[in-house]
This record gives sequence, structure tokens and C-alpha cells, in this order.
Amino acid sequence: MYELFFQEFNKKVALTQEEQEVIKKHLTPKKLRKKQYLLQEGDVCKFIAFIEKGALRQYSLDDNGNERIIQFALEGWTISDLYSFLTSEIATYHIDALEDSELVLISKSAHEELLLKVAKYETYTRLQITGAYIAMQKRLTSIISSSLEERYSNFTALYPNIVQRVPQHMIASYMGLQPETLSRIRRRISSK
Amino acid sequence: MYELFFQEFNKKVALTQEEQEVIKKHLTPKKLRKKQYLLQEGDVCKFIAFIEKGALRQYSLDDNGNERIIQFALEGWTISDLYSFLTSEIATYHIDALEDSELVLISKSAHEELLLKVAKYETYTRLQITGAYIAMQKRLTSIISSSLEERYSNFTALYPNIVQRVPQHMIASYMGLQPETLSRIRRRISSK
DNA sequence: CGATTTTTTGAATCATATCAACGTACGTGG
DNA sequence: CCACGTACGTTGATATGATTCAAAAAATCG
Repeated sequence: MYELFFQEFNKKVALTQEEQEVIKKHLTPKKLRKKQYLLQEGDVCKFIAFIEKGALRQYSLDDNGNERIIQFALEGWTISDLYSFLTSEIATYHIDALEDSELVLISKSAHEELLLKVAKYETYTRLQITGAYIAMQKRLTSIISSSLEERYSNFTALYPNIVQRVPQHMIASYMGLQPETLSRIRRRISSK
Repeated sequence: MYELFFQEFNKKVALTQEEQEVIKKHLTPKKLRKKQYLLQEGDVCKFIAFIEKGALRQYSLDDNGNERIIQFALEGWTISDLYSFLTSEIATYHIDALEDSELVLISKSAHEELLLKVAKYETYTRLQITGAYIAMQKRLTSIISSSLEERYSNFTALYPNIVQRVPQHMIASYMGLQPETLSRIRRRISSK
């Protein structure tokens, strides 16, 4: 249990067997069926979720009620509404499952205790968020400086597994486009 | 010296006098004249810079050689090419001064020593990057889900001091727009 | 003051959004 | 297993909005 979680953890910071046991006590497994919510806008986000298996997305609704996806997350990734989690303000994002999924949840109290008890947990958290920050900055750079063709090609090169497993209109949403536009962009790319 | 740095640090994690002295030994002050580079694309980023005074920007060049600004930073903020800093790969961003500025630099070796020696430094770093992550996620959400009028209004409401101190065409660049387009957006907003 | 940079405006062009329709694949219940 | 309904993706025509290029007006700097 929690294989992938500890595998990823040890990639960032190597744990002793004892540390691993302490951490295990603070984890909660959770299964999610496809389309099931992990978090709904208006709730307070009470956990950080690590994905052992499956796929989730995080999105908000724009003024017209359209879903705008700000993140996909597959096995080995972490997903949460961090702002809501840290401040206990109500969440501004939805999170739901795109496939049947298996998660490892870290509740707020577990998170706080682990930060106090296990120094390597803080290091893990720091490295985790740093990686997420760098990835998001790259995405932002590509949004403000590249053409749509380039952005989509980059995306497919970087995340081929997302492209395979997620419907195209959701990728359009992730890119801030209409589904029709992404369809036409794909045609333009393939006709080269 | 380093007043603002320690003020911001203590807001996140309260330091004892001794801890503060240890940290001070690892800091380097640096003054930058307006337009001077802190980092050029192609160099390796060797520091994290905290801004005591002044204003900087981080940007990359697109295919046509246009500057695309991905971050502004004023007093109290931190700026760096984190990816380059952490991996020692060459930087993909430029950083330069928009005003005469005073910085506090943390070199890579200082950073690593501080992480080992001062536990609170790791906490500070973690909270710092977490805040930056959340702010960037909000920016991204607004990019993929709001109209340009809303985005600009949000920006001016959130960062009035940036709007005052930075030329408008740079804010256009930050928003991924042509200067003419931002000018017209401003007119549309003010005519309401 | 003069020179340079920045912002604004106008007109033409190009790209994306929108609306509507169609084709296809998928899953469910009969 | 088939028939049906629902999701999804594509295509076309039109509308909307941003870009581009050129020029003038306004603000800033030495």
C-alpha cells in the first residue's frame, strides 16, 4: 500500500524504515469512481491528495458556467486546492476524477503533525511545491509567448499520456480555447 | 541592513537573534542601477534575490525577439530563475532592474548551507514558494477564464503599485498582449 | 529645450469565437 | 446483439476581437 507515494517520496528525500512507518500512520487511502468529486467549489479543502492510480482534474467555472481546467493530475502527481487547504477559506476550484482512481490523502492535521515530527516531510513538501512552481511557470511562459500550434505541440510532447487519456475538449479547456479551435489547430499541425 | 528581508522572514517564521546572525553571514548585498541585468539568458542563475528596494522584472524573448515578461517584483518580493538555480542549467529568462534597486542575494552554497544549518530557513523557503505558487495559479486561472477587461482590472486592483511604477507596454507584455491592445482595453474600461 | 520613449488612434488584416449541422464512437437497455 | 441515445469531434459560415502597420500626440529624460 502507498507504493507509488513512497517511491516518489524517496526520489526526493530518502526515508528510513522507521520514518516511513511514522508517515504511513498519517495517510488515508481513498478510492474515487470516475466523475466523482474529491472537492467541490464552496467546500473547504481538507487534504492534499497523492494519486496512486487514475486521473483527476482541477477546474473552476467561468462567468458563463463553462469549465476551465487549470490542472490535470495522473499517477504520481499531487493535487489539492492549496489556498483553501492552507487558509481554510472555501475552495474556488472543483476537483473530480476522470477515471476510477486511488488516492492517498493527507489531512490538514496529518500535514501539520508531519511537518513537526518528520523533518524530511517538510523537505519533501518543499521540493514537491518547487517542482510544481517551475512547471507552472513554464506553462505560463508558453502561454504568453508561443503560438497555439507550438503550445499544443509542446503539450503533447510533454504529456503524451494525458493526451491519450483525456478527451480533447478538456485539453482545449486547459489551453483556454474552444473545442472547435483546438480541432482546427490539430488539423493545421497534421497538414504539415 | 537587510531590514525588510528579516521583517518578511519573521512574518513567516519568527527567528531568534542568534538565528538571525547566522543567516546574515550568508547574505550578500547588491545594488543594481536601472536597466542593469541581474541575470542574462544563457548564464547560470547563481542566486535567489530578495528585493529590499526597487523593482525588477523577469522575462524571456519570443521567436520574434519580443520581450515577454513573466514576473514583476517589488520590495519584499523574491526573484530568481529557480529552475536554473536548482539544476545549474543555463537560464531561460532575463532578469533586470526597472529602477535603481537594492537586493539581498543568497548564493547557491549559502542556500544549501542554510537549509542544513537553520531549520527555519527551510520553513521560510517552503512558505515563500508556496505563496508564489498560489499567486501564479490565480494568475493562470484568470488568464484561461476571464476577459481582458477583467484581467486588467484585477491586476490594477491587486498590484496598484506595479501599475504606478511600470510602463504600460510592459504590463501589456505581462498580459501577453500588444501595447495597442492594452491601450484600447483601458479606454473601454474607463468609458464605463 | 530638444530628443526619445511611451501611449493613443485609425484602418486593414488575421485569428479565434460562435452558432449550427453533421458524422462518429461509445455505452446502455431492450 | 442490435438500436438508441449521448458524448465527442469535425466542418462551415459568420461575427467578434486582437494584431499589425502607420502616424500622431503625450510624457519623460538629459
